[in-house]
Amino acid sequence: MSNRYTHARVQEYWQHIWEREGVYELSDERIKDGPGTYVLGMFPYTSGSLHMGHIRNYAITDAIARYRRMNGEAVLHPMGWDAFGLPAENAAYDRDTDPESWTRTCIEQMRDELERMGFGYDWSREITTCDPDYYRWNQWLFNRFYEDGLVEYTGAQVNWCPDCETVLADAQVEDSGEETGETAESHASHGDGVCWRCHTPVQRRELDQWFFTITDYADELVDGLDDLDGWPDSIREIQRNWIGRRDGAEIRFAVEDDSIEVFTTRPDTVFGATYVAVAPGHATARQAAAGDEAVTDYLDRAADGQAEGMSGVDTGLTATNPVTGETVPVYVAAYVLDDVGTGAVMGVPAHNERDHAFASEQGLPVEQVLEPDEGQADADATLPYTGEGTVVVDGEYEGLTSSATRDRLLDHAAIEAATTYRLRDWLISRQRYWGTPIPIVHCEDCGAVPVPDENLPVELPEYVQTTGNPLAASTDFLDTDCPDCGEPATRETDTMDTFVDSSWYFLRYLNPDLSAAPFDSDVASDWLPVDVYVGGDEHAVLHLLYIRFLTRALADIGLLDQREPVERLVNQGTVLHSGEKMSKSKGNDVAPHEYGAETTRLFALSAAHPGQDFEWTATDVSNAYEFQQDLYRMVTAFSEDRGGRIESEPHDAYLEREIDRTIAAVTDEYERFRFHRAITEIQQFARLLRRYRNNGTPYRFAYSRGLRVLAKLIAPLAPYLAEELWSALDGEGLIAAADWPTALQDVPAYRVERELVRTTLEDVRDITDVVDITDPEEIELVVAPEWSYHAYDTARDVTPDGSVVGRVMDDDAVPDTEVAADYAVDLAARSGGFEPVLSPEREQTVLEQATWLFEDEFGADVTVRRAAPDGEQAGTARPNKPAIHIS
RNA sequence: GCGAGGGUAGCCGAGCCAGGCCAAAGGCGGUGGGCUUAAGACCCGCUCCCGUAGGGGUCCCUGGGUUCGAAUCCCAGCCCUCGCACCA
Repeated sequence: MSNRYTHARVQEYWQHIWEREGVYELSDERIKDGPGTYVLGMFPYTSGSLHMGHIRNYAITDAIARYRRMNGEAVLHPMGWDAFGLPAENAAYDRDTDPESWTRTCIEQMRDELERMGFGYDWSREITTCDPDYYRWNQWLFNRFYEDGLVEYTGAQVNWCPDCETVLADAQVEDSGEETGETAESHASHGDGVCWRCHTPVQRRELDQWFFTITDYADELVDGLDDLDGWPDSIREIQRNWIGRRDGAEIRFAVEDDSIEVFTTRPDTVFGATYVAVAPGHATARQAAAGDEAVTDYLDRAADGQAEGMSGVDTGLTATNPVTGETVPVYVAAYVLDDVGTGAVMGVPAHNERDHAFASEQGLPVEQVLEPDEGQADADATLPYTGEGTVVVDGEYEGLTSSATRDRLLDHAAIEAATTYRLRDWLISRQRYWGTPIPIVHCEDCGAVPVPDENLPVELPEYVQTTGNPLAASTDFLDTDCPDCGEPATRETDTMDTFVDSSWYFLRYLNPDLSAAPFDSDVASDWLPVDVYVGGDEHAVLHLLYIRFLTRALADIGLLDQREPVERLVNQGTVLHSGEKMSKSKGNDVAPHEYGAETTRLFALSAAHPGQDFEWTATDVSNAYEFQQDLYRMVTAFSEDRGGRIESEPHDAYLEREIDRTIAAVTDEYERFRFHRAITEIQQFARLLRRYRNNGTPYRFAYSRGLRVLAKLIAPLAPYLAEELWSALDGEGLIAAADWPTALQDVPAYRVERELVRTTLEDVRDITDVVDITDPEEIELVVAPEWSYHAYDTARDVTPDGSVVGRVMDDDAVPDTEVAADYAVDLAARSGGFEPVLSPEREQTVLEQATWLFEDEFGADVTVRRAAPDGEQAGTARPNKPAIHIS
């Protein structure tokens, strides 16, 4: 048992030391001194236990933070708790406790688990969103936004989850996932979404609600995506789609004494409008319904979700096309949606698929007004033609291209450039207890009045079990005086969406105890953007859009200089088990500690690069476990024995070069966050060290350096193990605070050297195999003659159309022999494929240093020598490819 | 339908941005051998085809193209994954 490494046996010790030394902490002074490296993982919700997704996420951030720290950077790597939210209320209800106690218990558990995993956080900066000291700043920011016109209070049709008993933001409504399939009629009810949390079908309700006007930033949010090079394309694309900006025009059609505004991205097709259609919820539809039974019926059917496909009803109204002056009928049609554009369209059956379908269904005329551009589709293919073209109607626009027409039409009095967005304002009201109270007082005379800053925080009342909202049940909370007129008034009982809490938490970490402001603007402007943020892509349009919005909003009220919160975003992939996403609800989850905490994190990092999904397999986990044991055994064996040569031998140089090469390779992989590649390199290196060790008495300097490098390279990935190795090797201080290793020699040249050894070994294997030499006695490696290197260099320098053979043979250093001539012909045939080669001296040295590998593998004596100058004995020797004689 | 990202040997996956060092890393699985009383662990090979001296053939979804040279660059197509979608 003694030479087995068990992290559980040492974790407490190292945790204690780390804490005592404060290795993961940054002082406030250091923070104030200016930007270091800010590494952030997703804000954990306080569910009470870590799942594999957390482990993976935090293993990645921890590796990055540790690596950067070892490179001498001041790394801010904080942790805190997204502590408000509905599940705590449900848990409290089920367990007959209150959300706060429940949440605090969960936090204790989770902090403990995180520490056990060996994650190095600056716990001095821990924040908890359900602390009044935190959420008061939500309220304070609400007030600032209120002053700045970013807060709206309006009655709205909102998403209501009957199970959660609260409203949901649009982004929190998911597709039901029920395939509508071939029965294309089911779109009728539009909005058959489900709650993102409990998957209960969402209902619609009309409520007075609080909003942040994120749509004010729609343009900037979508434009900013172009410059977010550090973000994955997929996330940028998702945000682009979600914001859904469409440029077009609004066109006013006169209807009786009134008018209908239609939005279109193709105003150039206005000449072909043969009808106007409005959504069932459009004002014109309601007016038309008065006294018209057919329209009333249709609206009823639409309300029940029964109006399907291309159904519609003629209102009897006519609309005048402002450009052509023609009058066209006005329809109510279910395919026109209330919340898209203006809720009304001009029907151009000749140039729009849906309009064409509707016109066919309703027997409306189709008028072609655009001639397809040359080369576009077959000229008179069947309509609708939806591409660009040339206007073919008589009049001032005739002959203009689509885009010229669009420009010209903007001069028309009834047409205005317009842009629509899919993005809606952020509904932040929640009818729940466990959140930040919205700091508003409702006064009969003064209306909704913000609570003055000096009266913040508005604290949550004590929790009571009730079927409704506990805030509304507490008269102590509810009853207050109007801040404006002093008359009795009542408090707002809605709390804020918890995404408000997590929209600026990364700023609070910089000064978690600041009592005068949510964060220090100067410090925050210095430290932002966050250098690396790691999180799952499930928050692409929630959290990750909100932080971009909030950051801009904060900049605009003068609290921040930065407008983007995150420089580089890494989306970690999913951990699969039996082909499915690992999750408790599927029953295929593996608890993080089941296989040992450090093994689990090491496995998670070794299995794939951060962005990639990977499968949890027992074999791969056990490989990660064995890998730890290997390293531990190697180091303890060395530290117990401490022997070794003092004098170096030629083959030690081989090891020293490999140490340098490994450092370079692993460093490169760390820079790219490719931890699985780093581990592969480290494993190969460890194997080489073992082999070297087994080959004879190691040179103490090189071997111990190799082991120390090994410990350092693994330190960001397996911190407990690394500390154990480091102390066994008598390393100075803590490895967590040690310097990243550097190569002693120039590394780039190694690649060629390494290839030389590798291919030569392969060649020997090949020969013994093909010729069936089972037990070679002697292997002779003959480095090519000097002249062949000259010839090689000469050939490489010849311009593409020059005569290679001539130039090579003209070289004085190249002898006038048949062998040389053949080689020149060879070189000529290469035309360009000249990989770098070593000098003959270097080649010989490298091979000599590697002879132990040949001896070890083939059990033969090995000699290395240079070919005689005339080259006659060189045989097949070429630069980078020694002749091989086996006997 | 629109948009994004992909298709690499039995499997998982590097490589592709910056073409030549690519028959193509590493792991898994399979297989031969070493160590061992044995198992496990560990170590060294092999794992597209042919080959009695390091060679030859075919290969990175398919088909074209650029280039002295393509897994890598360009074009077209097929397939997969994801996002959006009666979106005007």
